[in-house]
Amino acid sequence: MFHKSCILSMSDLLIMVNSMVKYNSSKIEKKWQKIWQGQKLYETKDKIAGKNNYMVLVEFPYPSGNLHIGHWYAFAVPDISVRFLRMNGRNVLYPIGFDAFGLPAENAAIKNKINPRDWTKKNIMYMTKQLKSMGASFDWSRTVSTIEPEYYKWTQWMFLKMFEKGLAYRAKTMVNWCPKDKTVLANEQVVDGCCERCDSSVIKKELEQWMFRITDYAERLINDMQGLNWPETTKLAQKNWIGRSEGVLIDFKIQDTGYKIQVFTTRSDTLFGATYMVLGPEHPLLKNNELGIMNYGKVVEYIKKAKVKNYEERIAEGKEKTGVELKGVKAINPANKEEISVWVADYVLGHVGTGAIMAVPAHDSRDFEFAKKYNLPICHVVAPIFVDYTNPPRDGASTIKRKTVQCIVKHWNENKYLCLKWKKYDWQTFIIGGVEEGEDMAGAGMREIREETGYMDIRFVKQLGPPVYAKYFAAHKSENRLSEVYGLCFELKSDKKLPVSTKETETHDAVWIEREKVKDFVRGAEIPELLVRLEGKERAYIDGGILIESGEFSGMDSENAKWEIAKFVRGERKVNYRLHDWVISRQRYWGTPIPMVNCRKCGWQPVSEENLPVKLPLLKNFMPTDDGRSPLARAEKWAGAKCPKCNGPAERETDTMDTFVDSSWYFIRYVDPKNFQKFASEEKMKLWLPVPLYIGGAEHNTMHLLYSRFFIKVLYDLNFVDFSEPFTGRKNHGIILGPDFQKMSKSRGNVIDPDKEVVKYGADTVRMYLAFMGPYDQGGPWNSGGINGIYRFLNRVYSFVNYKSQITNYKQIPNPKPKIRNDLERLLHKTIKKVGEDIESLRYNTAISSLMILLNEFEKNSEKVSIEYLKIFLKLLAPFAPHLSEELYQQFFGSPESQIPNPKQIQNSKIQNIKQLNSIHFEKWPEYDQKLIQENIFELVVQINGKVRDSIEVTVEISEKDAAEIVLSREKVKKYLENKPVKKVIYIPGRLINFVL
RNA sequence: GCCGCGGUGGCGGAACUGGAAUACGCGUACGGUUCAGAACCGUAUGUCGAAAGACUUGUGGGUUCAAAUCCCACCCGCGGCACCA
Repeated sequence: MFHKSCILSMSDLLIMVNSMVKYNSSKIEKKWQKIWQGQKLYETKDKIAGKNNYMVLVEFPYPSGNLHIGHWYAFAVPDISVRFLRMNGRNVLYPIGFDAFGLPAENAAIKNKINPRDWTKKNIMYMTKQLKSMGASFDWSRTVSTIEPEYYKWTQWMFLKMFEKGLAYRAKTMVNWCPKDKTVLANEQVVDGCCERCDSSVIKKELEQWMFRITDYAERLINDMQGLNWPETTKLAQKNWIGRSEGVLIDFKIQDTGYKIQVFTTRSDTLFGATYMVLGPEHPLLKNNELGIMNYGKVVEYIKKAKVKNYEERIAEGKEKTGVELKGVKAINPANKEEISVWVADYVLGHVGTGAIMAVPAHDSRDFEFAKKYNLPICHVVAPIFVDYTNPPRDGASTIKRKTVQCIVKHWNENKYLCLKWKKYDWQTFIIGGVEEGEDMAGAGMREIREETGYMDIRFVKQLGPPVYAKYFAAHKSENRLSEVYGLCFELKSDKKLPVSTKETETHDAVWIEREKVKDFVRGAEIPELLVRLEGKERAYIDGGILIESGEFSGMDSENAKWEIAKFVRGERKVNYRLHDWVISRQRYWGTPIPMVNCRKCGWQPVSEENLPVKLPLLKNFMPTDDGRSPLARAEKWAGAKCPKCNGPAERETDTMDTFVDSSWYFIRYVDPKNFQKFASEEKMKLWLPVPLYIGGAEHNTMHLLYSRFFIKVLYDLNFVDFSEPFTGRKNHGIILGPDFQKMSKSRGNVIDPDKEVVKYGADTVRMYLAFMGPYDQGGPWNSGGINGIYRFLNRVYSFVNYKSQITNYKQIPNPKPKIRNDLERLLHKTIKKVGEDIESLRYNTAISSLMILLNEFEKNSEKVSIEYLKIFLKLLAPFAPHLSEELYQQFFGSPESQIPNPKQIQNSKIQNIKQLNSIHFEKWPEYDQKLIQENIFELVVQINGKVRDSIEVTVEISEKDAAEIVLSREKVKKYLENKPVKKVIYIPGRLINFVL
């Protein structure tokens, strides 16, 4: 598109001279960070006339003590969007804070023998310095830290509000207990049965805990996601986490007693196939031998063993199911009134459903496994249904039901099967046929085999299990068919044959197909299932289908049968959730104290509001205790309190809160961090909330994001906030891997230290490289060579702007508007459009690529580059490389009032004297000219038989006829046409013309 | 096992609603510059082939004038959930 200039001019030489000088990133970056801070450039006002407020939220870091490359990815890259939005006229708040309570501080403190508070505060100071080196436009005046009493006062206050509403309650529960950390873990913090932090195997323990009633909000947490601008994957993860399942509660009477066992099932359609029942070891009916279990001793022994089992043991056992039958106990299947056995087995979990199940081995793989092991009856009640996707049922055609047989006929001594090869269609089938009224199936099969192939020496072997259904379109009759198919096995004993009628031989031939090839060559959606049965590989069929052997419900489809059968046995419809209430108690020191007091007389009483915050006392010994009590219990003086109700002696709650409570509302505090009357003023919340864009890691899909949504819904219901969803927009970022494509870790030795990279290349290069690596939601491996490309690019920008400034005295040409609209200007405007659109969709990598293309063309056509072009270019670059673009912008285009001293002269004192900086970061984002972008000439691609053979420049308005005429006159095209007639011409205006020969 | 995401040069990755696959960057090679190296600049760079040309987006099939993109089956990688009744 552009012509290369081949003449080496004086100016080109100058470029070369300049390009040898690398820009001093460190000096420039430090200088501008100081100036921006001195000018309070990023301290965001609550209201600016004519500008809309917009908060870009990132997940506040845990102050581990050192910033890693992941922090840069999480904070420096979104800063691109922040700066872009700001230049687009929004009043953008980009807040930062610290999620500073939590276990690591305690562990580090124990190790280093210092107080967690001191350790944490030191880390916060150090990390603040590191964060500032990013040059991100954080508003440091609004910093929030969860360990400050002014902050956790409100965390405690919210707890009290939830307690008042009955949403915070105390209950005995089986909790996940980490024996090493000596604390309770949320389900979410248990990974593969091990503690998320220390990897020791988690055991179950019964403890009294404070809990939040998050299950009350399950339904709203699912439904309210609909309107959120979130990644679908995140929504799905939450949905699966909440795990809503609709089912039925069904009572099973126990024979000869007044007792009954209630089960929850989502598959009431399989009730006729329930051939036994299982109680979980925790089931209350097992506690005392109320049922009169004859082998109660054995049962108790089993229960004891099951409770001790932890995750590792269960893995070691290969998850093989175990159980004990309750001898002398029989239940009645309410559907068919049959007597069935009752078992106790630990594959049934106490906390799921009712803690007891009806077992349907034919249609549940776990029950199947158990039934096989203990020889329990298996009764099929759902027949599979297969749809032939190559020949699916058609809308509008009538559906005909028929009973058919699939005859699987084995050769007398070879491993091959008799099939029909159809003449009209290109396929083979087994011998299939309809079963006539009153005819027996084996007989029907034999008749079909004889009629269609002539073979007569046939032995019927067996029927392959219950029927299956096949749905397909029968083309020859123009009807949809629903066939009830019985797989029948036959064996031919000899090749004795009768003649076959011509009617049959006209349509098909008999052929033999080897066993291995049957799967690939025999047609029919139900064939794979029949072959599995032929092999004798039995398994549970867990999908829906058509009911069989289910009394009056036989023939019904699973979905309808579910509710019909439920009605029949008077089952109660119920919704069940996987989600459980949120246990927030932690037996640790370094957390927000739970503001409750236990009075011997009045029980648990809330601390009154005016006594908040309940401050975390300084403690010398914060080692965890072995008895499960919090280290805070050692602070006897602190723990002793007066009952808020009767003033009598009482004890404080010594547990602290899960840190997910702290982080459930931190973003609200950003809007009003110094408010001592409220957690935030209503006015300010109205100005900033809910958060329109929250950028963070996918690891928070199910924990932090869900908890925070729950919290905000509670606050909304209590009328404390006027929004019911905290984050209307959410984007996930990927993970930066080491150069070896592995997760970065000290033990692997593949950790990239951002501080070192900044020293080497500068913050601009590091943040821009991170943005350039790939799509932001994808992350990817750090490539030590790749960062050089960005470094070179920024150096070329520096050199190019310097070079242009040396040959042109820009300041004397006031705003020269270029008159010639050339290709370069067109590219410039296209780039403005692309960079803007790409930033908006977080596709920073392609935005940077288009900036590179623009610079390449600038260099090739440097004489056409005007001052306006350069200014625009710097503005486009500004979000990505904020320091360099500010430096160049001020140096060459800054107004006299905002002139910044030369970098060489800059000193702290001088920075203070700068009156007002017209920062590039508050300039208006360039606009593009839509008309200019629209090309009037394009490359028409010429295809012959779909292959590209030529291309011609033509005007946009060209008609198909004109285009074809021009194209057909080209020699190149003629050559490929070879005088053959053109069958068809496909013309896509603005793109291509395709000649089909 | 279930759910989700992905698989494109030597590498990171581009490619709109199906319409020129491999943009941009890295790397490599050669050339320039240099006493020399680094840095920098230029040219080339999917594979096979001397060339014409043919082939090429995990594999196999399908739909279409046209498929990285849509459909089906399978393989591999990553992430989440996991005896959830």
